[in-house]
Formats: sequence, C-alpha cells, structure tokens
Amino acid sequence: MLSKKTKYGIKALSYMAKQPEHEPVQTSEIARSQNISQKFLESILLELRKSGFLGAKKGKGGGYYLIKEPEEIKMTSVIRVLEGPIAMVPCVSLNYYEKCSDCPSEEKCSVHALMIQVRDSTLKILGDNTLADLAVKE
Amino acid sequence: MLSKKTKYGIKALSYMAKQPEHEPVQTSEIARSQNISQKFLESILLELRKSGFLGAKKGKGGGYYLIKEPEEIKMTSVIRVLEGPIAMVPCVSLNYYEKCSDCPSEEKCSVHALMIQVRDSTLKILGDNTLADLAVKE
DNA sequence: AGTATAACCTAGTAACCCGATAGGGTAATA
DNA sequence: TATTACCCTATCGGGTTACTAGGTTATACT
Repeated sequence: MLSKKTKYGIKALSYMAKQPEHEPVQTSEIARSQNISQKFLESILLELRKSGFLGAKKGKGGGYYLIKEPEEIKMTSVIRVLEGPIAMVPCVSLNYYEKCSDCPSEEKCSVHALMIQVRDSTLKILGDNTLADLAVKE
Repeated sequence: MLSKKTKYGIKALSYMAKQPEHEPVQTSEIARSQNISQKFLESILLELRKSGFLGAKKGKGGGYYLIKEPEEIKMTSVIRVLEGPIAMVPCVSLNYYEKCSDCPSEEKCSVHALMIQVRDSTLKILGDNTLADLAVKE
C-alpha cells in the first residue's frame, strides 16, 4: 500500500510540473488545491528538496519549484525516496536488499521467485512513466 | 510490502502442495521446516481453512491439507485473503475499492492513472502463477 | 528600517497495525 | 481413556503513519 506521504508527494510534483517556467509555488497553494494538510505537505516538500528534486525560495513570491525537467524524473526515483523499496519483499529489493531471517536458500524459496516477477513488472511501469506523463492529467 | 503473515501462508501452502496425495501435514512440521513461529502459523492456517483453501483433520495423524489442486489455486486469491488488496491505492482496487477523501475526480488524478497500470501488471503476474508453479521449487 | 511572507526546523502525539506469545478449550483418533 | 492436534481469545511491545504545534530564518516589498 502506498502511503499518503508518497501519494501527496506525487500529486504535488505533478502540480508543479504544470506550472509555466518552473515558477515557484507556495506550499499553501498546493495544499489548498490538492486537499492536503499544509503542515504535512511542508515536511514532504522539504524532503523532496533535500533529495534534489526541488529548489526552494524563501520570502514573498517564494515557494518550491522543479529543478529538473519533468521528462527526466522517473517515477521509480520519486517512489524510492518517499516510500522506500518498490519490491514487496526485502529479499528481492534492488536498492534496499535485506536477507530473510527465515529462508536458508533464496533460490529454493517459492515466494522469492514470484516476487521477483512482480518487482520486475512494477519496475517496468514505474520506470517508463515520468512526471511529464502524469502531469498531462488534470 | 508483503506481511509476514502472507509470506508464511504462501510458504505453508507451497509446502503442502508438495505432499503426496493431499495427506494432512501438522502445523508443527511446517513450522519447523520453514522456520515459522508455530502459534503464529496456527492462526494463519486457520484463516486459510475458513477461506476454503484448506481442510483439517483432528487427532493423531491429523493436520491440514489442500482441498483443491495446486493448479487451480491462483496466487491472486491467496494474497487477497491473507494480505487484502493487491492494488497500491484503495481507489484502484477491484476487490477492496474505496474512494479517496481528497481527489474530487479520479479521472483527473495523476496517481490514479499510474497505479492502475501497476495494478494491472501485478495482477497479470499473480493471476498467471498458481500454487503448482511455486511448489516446483525446493 | 520595518513588516509581511514563506520556507525551515524540532518536537510531539494519537491512533493504528504487526508479529508474536500465552494459556487454555475442544474435538477426533488410537 | 489418553493423546494428539486443531481451535479460540486475549494481550503486548514495538514500530509506523498521518498529522499538529510552535518557533526560527531568509527574502521581498514599502
């Protein structure tokens, strides 16, 4: 299940991608238009800035803005930052791998093989979609 | 993320699928061989029995056994029972649908469209795999 | 200079879920 | 009749989630 945090983050990024000329957008404006708690959104956008997706400008007329072009932002990278692993099981995660405490052998694990298939198909979808693909919606 | 419950459940089902002639297997045996807490496993197998996947036989030589053929058990149905929704967001779930409290329109939601794609690709994988496919492992 | 604006930072919290454990009850079999 | 193994309830620590409160710092406008 996708957390609200990730969901809100994607929606906010998508909103910003629609702004002409990378103009800064205030947290309050995004919160209002997307029905998100402003304080909660603040912490999410801050995290996205620290991860290199957004730039910020303080003071009047300030706000957050996209640093890169929407076409260059894959959904895999966004989700990995906000949500963490994409895989359904740590033992098949590429970026957050962790060995199972049970399971003597991964090759012989029935769950393992299945979840690799799921991971790959999900990765394909999220890797093919960029922020630009999402932002056409509205 | 897949819960341990689901993971253990699948492993247990997979173990039972390998038994010749649908013979009953004791909870203790599965727990031992798969490194699962026996009491925890008990509750999982109980749930699987109530959902119609397993039958149970009490007394000496008893245990749990598969009711249907492994080829007939799709992984979608197993996961839906143990884990719940397969979709990453309730608003794209087929079996556990729930409207988002934010989001005035689903058609216009950027997350919605993306998650439908993810759901469909996952559903394809999990629908094509049956318990028989998993049980060849080991 | 002064004030409004908006990002930034630090905490904290209520609610919830997960994995596991404990302890016993009940039904079927040898 | 004793044993085996399923069945049920209850609880509990630990962790995460979603969200709130309140203050600080940087920028812009007058």
